[in-house]
Amino acid sequence: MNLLNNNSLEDICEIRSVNQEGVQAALEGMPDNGDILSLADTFKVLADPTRLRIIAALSSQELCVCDLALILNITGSAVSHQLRIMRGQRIVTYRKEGKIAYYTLDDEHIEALFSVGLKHVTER
Amino acid sequence: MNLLNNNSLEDICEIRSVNQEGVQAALEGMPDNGDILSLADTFKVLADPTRLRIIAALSSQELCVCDLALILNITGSAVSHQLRIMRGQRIVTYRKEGKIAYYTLDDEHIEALFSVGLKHVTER
DNA sequence: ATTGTGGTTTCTTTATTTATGAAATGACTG
DNA sequence: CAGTCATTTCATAAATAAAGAAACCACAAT
Repeated sequence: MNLLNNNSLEDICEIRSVNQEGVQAALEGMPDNGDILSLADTFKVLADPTRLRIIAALSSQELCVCDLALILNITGSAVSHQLRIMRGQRIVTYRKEGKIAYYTLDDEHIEALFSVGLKHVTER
Repeated sequence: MNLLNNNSLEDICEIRSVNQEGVQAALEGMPDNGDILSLADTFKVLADPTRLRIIAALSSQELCVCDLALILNITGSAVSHQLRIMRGQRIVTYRKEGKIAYYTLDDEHIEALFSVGLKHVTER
């Protein structure tokens, strides 16, 4: 960080506003900062091909770690790494039956994000 | 990379399937690989607080770079950097009026992703 | 109790990524 | 030409992140 260049309000506030009302409205409508950070974390989890393939695989059924590893052609450890990250943002949940863990998508939001996103990239 | 450990199909294929039909279904339903990569890139763009604030600011109105800089309290250059990334994944578009560029969200998918995502992190 | 198996976790390394500032450049206006 | 909004190139410093190895946990069966 550059301690000599004391960049703060003085500098920023010299910027002229083109549309002051718009600026005001945007500032008032801005979501809570914590929510913005959480949302970024959620999207971060979705921003990986392996995890997206996990979501695709789980979008119509529950699957165990072992079968996910088969589908993705990666090790069980790697799958477990990713699932842990996904659990952290409530992308997936699981139920345990004996020693087998069956994973599913956590809620309908996840399917919506996946399908809307896929529509965005495939359309046009 | 470990060249001695020639890890490939031989190893992977020894994994036993718990639910063979489920594996088959998942493999058949798996989206195109290119689409998965694009989708990951799109979510990557959404996975940043600054860019999410830009989306929030633009969610009800168009704004110029200058006013976005004011709202976010960062330099015009930094805003421009982010907008370029966002244009790259068709998150935003702009129209030019004289020397001023007015940005808007590219399509309804973006607002949907933002609002569903926000719902996911704020609910519960 | 011991063995085997599905799953998780810790630790580590390597690589990649990324945000942003500075400064040059463009484009338009008066 | 001078001034302003915006973009871009270049560079750096910092953060992140994916995944293997190996240890470990829980459960089931022998």
